[in-house]
Amino acid sequence: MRRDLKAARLQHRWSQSELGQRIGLPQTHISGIETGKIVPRFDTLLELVRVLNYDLLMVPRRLVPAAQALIRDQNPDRDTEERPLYADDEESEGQEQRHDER
Amino acid sequence: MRRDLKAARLQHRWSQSELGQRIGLPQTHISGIETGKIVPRFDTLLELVRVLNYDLLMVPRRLVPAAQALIRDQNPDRDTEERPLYADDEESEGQEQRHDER
DNA sequence: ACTATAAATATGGTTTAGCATATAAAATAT
DNA sequence: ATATTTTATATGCTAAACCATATTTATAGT
Repeated sequence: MRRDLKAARLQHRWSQSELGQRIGLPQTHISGIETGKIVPRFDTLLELVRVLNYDLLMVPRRLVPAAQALIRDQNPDRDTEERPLYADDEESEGQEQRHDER
Repeated sequence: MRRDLKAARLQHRWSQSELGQRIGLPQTHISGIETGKIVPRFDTLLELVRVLNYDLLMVPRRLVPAAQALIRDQNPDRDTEERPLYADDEESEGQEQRHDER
């Protein structure tokens, strides 16, 4: 799950600080969560997930594969994933508002 | 979410103690969670959800309705929900193994 | 009514999430 | 190379999750 969180954050091209600011968490905390050194409370994780345009669903184990399949092929599968932050593109990312302030 | 948790527990016809024992939580804690007086850690909630034969999925907000629909109509919608514990039926409930021990 | 079980509340103690700040290490940009 | 940004680590503090136990209140069965 930390994996997905980080992936989602990178999709948005947000730094840990940027993500943290949006829900009032210090960068150090985001780091702790992503590296697995901290297990967040459920409400904290929910906030994180939601600001990243995701949500948490409680789904019957039986239906998990179907649900995952739905997600897989209904999703554009943004290539973003592992590009370095601030790579050399200027094309809008759709969901994206801005890149960063510095 | 507490709602769903409790509903799932009732589907299994488990008391709070019973549910608690299966993952090593005291009854008092389950109660606190169900009444919203306690926000569980994420790992705790995951254990709860999983022992109840559910799982947590991180799904893109866009696809939440579709996922919910999938769950709704792929699911037998066990009538159980709000019957009092130990109601007068002896018909097997499929998922069910036993009632309780004391 | 009474009995038994389930659920909620209370007290006290331990662990850890979460906050703030500082700093070090790693990655990126110029 | 070197400056900048991002990420990870460390320390001290507070709030709350979590544990154990006891008790009360509510619900269900007889």
